[in-house]
Amino acid sequence: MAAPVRAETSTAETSAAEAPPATASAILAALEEDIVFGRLHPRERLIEEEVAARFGATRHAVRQIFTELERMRLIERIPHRGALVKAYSPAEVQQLYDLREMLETQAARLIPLPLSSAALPPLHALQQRHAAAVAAGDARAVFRADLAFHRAIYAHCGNVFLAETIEELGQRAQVIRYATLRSQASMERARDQHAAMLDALRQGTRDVLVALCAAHFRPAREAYLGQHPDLLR
Amino acid sequence: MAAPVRAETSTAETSAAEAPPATASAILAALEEDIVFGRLHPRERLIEEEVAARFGATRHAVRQIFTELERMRLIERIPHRGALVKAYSPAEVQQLYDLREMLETQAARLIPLPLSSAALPPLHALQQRHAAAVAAGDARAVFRADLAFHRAIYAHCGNVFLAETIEELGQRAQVIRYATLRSQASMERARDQHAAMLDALRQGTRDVLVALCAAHFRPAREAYLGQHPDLLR
DNA sequence: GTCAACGGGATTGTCGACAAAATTGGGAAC
DNA sequence: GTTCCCAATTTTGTCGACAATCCCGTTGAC
Repeated sequence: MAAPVRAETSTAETSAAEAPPATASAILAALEEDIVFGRLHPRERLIEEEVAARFGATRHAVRQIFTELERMRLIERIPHRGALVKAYSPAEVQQLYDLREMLETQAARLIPLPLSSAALPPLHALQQRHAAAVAAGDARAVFRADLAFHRAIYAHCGNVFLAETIEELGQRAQVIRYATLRSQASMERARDQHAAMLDALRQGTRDVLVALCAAHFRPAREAYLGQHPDLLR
Repeated sequence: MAAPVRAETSTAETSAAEAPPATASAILAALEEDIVFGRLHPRERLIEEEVAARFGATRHAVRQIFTELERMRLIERIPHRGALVKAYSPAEVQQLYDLREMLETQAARLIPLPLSSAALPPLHALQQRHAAAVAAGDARAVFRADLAFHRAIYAHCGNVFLAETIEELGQRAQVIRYATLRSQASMERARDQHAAMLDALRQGTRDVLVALCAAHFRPAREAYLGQHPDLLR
């Protein structure tokens, strides 16, 4: 056993059976995806030492990553008791999605339409990236491309705080969304909705855009509420 | 020198000229107030060792407090460069207040009216606490009581995420609000508005409530925008 | 049989010390 | 006089080790 990874600077290969070194951001992304894709279940405990061993990192690094995951509200930390994957009750899911709908439709109303022609190509490129990931059946890439696409859209609403808040709430909803991300059919539906959003942005049909934003994440909410009656308390 | 404070457990007195020990949450509150009341200016740098010496804490504890202040968005941390009190450009102030207005008026619309008679006494008590602090001219107590009052009101909107988001944005706006908190006249104006809000909640006059929520923080925005033209970039 | 006190082991939290990075000030070259 | 570069200093970041806390199974009393 030698030199475990430091924070962000990836060092050379070490050894040890189960210690493939990784950078802090890579570990963060991996854990994020473990949660989003349901490999880590709500309420499941994360043990610092285990995570450190898995990624060949020090416990200190893992600890910092945990505080970041906590900031993202993907996990919850209880003093002296450790970190748990966050779980939402059906009532909370309902409230979270109500708020998201309110904010995203409001943001859609604020975007100047039609979008300037300079703004369209980047959005188009992101949509293509998403579509390609769907075609390849690469759920991880779909997940990342989806985030990037939505961020880019709401960046045009003219209010950085609104855009940030939307993104944060989207992050919190990731725990809920994993059911959606798994099925090829729903990924394709999302892809088609993205294309329709782009059309609406291009043509300046605001009502269509607003309706699309509202409809976009409904399936995820319903899937979660249908699947997890056990989370009622 | 001896035993500097650990995290939350306050230990006995140590010694050293400038090292009065304090708990982590006390240090956090003190720094928060330093920022809110303008004793620390936007862009001003916070040096870990200095803060540690001032409060008789270890640098480790200060470091954790900084990450908490960063989470509250009161400071900004740049890797290997340290922590700065956050500064907002006039455009950002405008956007922040726009969003707060949108969320707070929406929350006001969601509160079931008139409020149940069981819910009123706690709100009344908080309002009294605020009024007492204003009468005593204790800006620190006014600040805390104001936060508690608003949190208690928006807790009734039926959406924990909306309430949380409102509170977080309020926290971010604290850096901006300090001008308001200093003048006795504006504290008294706030106190009267709180009383009016309570009346509206009691009587179920929703339009009045919504208007009050919207009007409540306008002066702070305007004060900031008037006073800090230098923050234009 | 139930319950409370008590340890042993597992896990998280904190410390002092060291390493890495950035800033500053001074001097050499032009 | 100005610019560039380097070294010394300041400041932040990370490590290994230790301490505190919690969990859980065991024991013993009633």
